Amino acid sequence: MSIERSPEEMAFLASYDASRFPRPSVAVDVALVTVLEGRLRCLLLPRTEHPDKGAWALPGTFVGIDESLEDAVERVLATKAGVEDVFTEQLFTFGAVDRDPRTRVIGVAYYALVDHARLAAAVAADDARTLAVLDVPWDDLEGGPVSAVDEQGVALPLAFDHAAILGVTVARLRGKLDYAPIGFELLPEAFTLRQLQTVHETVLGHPLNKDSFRRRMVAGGLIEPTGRREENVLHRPAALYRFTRPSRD
Amino acid sequence: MSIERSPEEMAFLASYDASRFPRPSVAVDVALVTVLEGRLRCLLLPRTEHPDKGAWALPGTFVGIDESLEDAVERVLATKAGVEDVFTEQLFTFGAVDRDPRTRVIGVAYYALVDHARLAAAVAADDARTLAVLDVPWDDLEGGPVSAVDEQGVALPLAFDHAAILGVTVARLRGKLDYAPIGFELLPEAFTLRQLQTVHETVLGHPLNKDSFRRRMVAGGLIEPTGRREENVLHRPAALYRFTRPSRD
DNA sequence: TGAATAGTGTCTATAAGACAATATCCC
DNA sequence: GGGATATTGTCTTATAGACACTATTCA
Repeated sequence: MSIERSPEEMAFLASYDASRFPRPSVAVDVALVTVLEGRLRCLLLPRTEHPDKGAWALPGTFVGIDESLEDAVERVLATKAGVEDVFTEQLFTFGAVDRDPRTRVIGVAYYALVDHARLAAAVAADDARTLAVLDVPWDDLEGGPVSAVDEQGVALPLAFDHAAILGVTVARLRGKLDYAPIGFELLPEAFTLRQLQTVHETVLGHPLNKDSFRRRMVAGGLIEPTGRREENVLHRPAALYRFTRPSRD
Repeated sequence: MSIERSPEEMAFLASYDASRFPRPSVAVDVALVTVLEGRLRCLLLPRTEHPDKGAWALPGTFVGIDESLEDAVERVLATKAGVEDVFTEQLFTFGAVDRDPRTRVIGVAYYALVDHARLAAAVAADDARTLAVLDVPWDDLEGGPVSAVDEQGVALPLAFDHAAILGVTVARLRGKLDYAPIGFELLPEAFTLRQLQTVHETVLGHPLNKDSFRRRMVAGGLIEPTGRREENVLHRPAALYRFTRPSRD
């Protein structure tokens, strides 16, 4: 807005009483996702307090009155999830009146993508953190809630509307994978085309044609060979590529 | 969440004090968009009060403490924009700390699509409402703020971060047009393929190949012939199609 | 009949899927 | 050498763009 503020407007702003109307709380919740062993996974924390004590929840926090949404996301990722400098994107804002039984909470959901090695390290550093497997009961972009299970396939009940948040996350990832550079965010710095294809197949939930996948990726101009190759594999080693990051942020 | 609430949890909830922390206000802003004469347009209202008095704003309102986001959008569309039963979709949530000079306001932006006849009627019914032309200074999905001008091309200064909201709206529309049934929402019940192509070209900001556009639309299965044709045109009348709405909502 | 746009048919270029052949590593 | 996967090359098929041609309305 380029209009100058007049003295009259400055006076109006100084006398504005923001407390005249009841206001909701605003929170951010973050689905921190990775791919490991051909399964989509996300970080969950146990709820140790009411409400939904005993259930599993995405890392989240209330947004400070002088804190931007992105700052709140960064804070919750650092303090509750144990990761920094990861790719994040706003997902959707959940505003149902009864989504939190304590009080009215508007929830701004974000997703974050990280390679499995970094997430595994964060999980190992804190017993509370669990790396859950996502069980997606629908195809393509159909949508709907997504449930979480542990390594043995035992369901981990999700708190609040977090199953819906995970559902929107998976649908968004599937929708963006084809045209946005997000597959790379789920892999380490250097990766093989086969690893990248596995990531895509895991996110999409169905196998891809190998030849056409390779052609698309190589022709797409988003990756470049590092000149190095895999080592210590019991077959012909694949070339290692890196994401030609067009500068993040 | 399927876990039963225990008596202990019920007691916790009853004693929960939501006022312990300062909370932001939450508002919805709606970009109500249409296509007319090959230009993207949106509804703007003049700001008659501080802040940004004299600038132009998207219809918006604070969200009631017992009102869902969607209900607030419906309310603002009915009361401020004068339209009901239109296609709406959540766009993005703007959370910069200083985006409103009065107080901290988290803004959940929505866009709404409507055919030009309905929007023209709403504008004609209330002098305050203006149908502004959107001036998009970038190509494809590049993004960035979008400005508004009147019929003569004179700039209409936008309040708050509404130029950014319109920018995200246009980028979203361009991104979704190819795979989501949104072009139809900008046209009346029955339309010709040429009208649909013009809508697509206007949203995308560049011309499309006629043959391939027709093939895609007819093959896509989202439209069906009504059996009727244009009337009173000075050339061969085109067949009228309708959107085979797979049920809205 | 002429102006103007709708609609059809055909050819070409490009991208995707299928599949065979060869390359390169570790054991 | 044998096992396993990477990588290249070729053929086939589907789709998009280009363009010529026919159709139908009103003035």
